[in-house]
Amino acid sequence: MPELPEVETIRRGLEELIVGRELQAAEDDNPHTFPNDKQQVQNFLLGSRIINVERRGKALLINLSSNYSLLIHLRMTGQLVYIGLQRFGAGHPTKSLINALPDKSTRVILTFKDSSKLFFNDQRKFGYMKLLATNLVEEDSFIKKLGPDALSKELTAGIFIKRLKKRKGSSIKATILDQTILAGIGNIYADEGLWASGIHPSTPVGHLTDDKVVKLHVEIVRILKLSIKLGGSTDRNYIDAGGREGSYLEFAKVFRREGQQCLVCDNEIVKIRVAGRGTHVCTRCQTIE
DNA sequence: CACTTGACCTGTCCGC
DNA sequence: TGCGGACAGGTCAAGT
Repeated sequence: MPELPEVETIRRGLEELIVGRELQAAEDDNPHTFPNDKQQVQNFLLGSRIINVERRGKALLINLSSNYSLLIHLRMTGQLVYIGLQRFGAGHPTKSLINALPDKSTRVILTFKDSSKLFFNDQRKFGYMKLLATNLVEEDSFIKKLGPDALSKELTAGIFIKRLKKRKGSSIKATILDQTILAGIGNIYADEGLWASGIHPSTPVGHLTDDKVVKLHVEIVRILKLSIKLGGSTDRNYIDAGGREGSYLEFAKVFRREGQQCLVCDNEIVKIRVAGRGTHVCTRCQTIE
């Protein structure tokens, strides 16, 4: 469930908390979660320092002084939580969280030389963390297929229209969820963006006017930026690198609001299925063209 | 080729 | 209270 705003919030937290620290130990419980062998970990992870933390769509890249990088995808239930020493104050994990980790969802523990730790927790084990040479990151099978990041400057309205039109027969919701078209949108922000643009999620892309598509682009960018300001959305188990929840869902217009009234027209928000996902829609404000 | 569906997992919630 | 089943949704492989 971590989508662009949640992953960006984690990235900013890690940038603040782990840059410059030296890795001393790594333990993992599952070869799917962390496929690298002991020799690679010894040679390229341990003893290296954190240079910076980047984001590509919903994926994170932790770049290391060894010229290797950790590519991390949290998929649905992944968390990255940093726990340092005496960090019990505002903006840091609560004492109860510190005492709770590791727990049974903990897949990888990275320990720094100062004995602070980064926990990679993932209840459903869909996520992964892998070590690869920094100069080969762009060749990675996931990274190389990604479309432009939803918040990148290069994704102009014109390019947004052009890229969406590659999928003119499929629904607009399936299309904006496709990470090869643009990177970063997931189920929450797809529903929110489509409501804000007055577009029914089932509308075939080919039926939308260019004006509607431009409106959608503007709304997606606005909503993603707003959510980053609010620390993202905590639907079930998302927390950031400091253990904090995000508050975007308090301001959501349709997501998880089925059975409640539309904030514009008072019509009841309904939950339907589009592109295989639970989809929240106001059928009065959002029409199929 | 364009597009859709099911598998991967585990925890939670709902109805009986 | 316990239990089976539906559901949650990011990505990829397999299917239509």
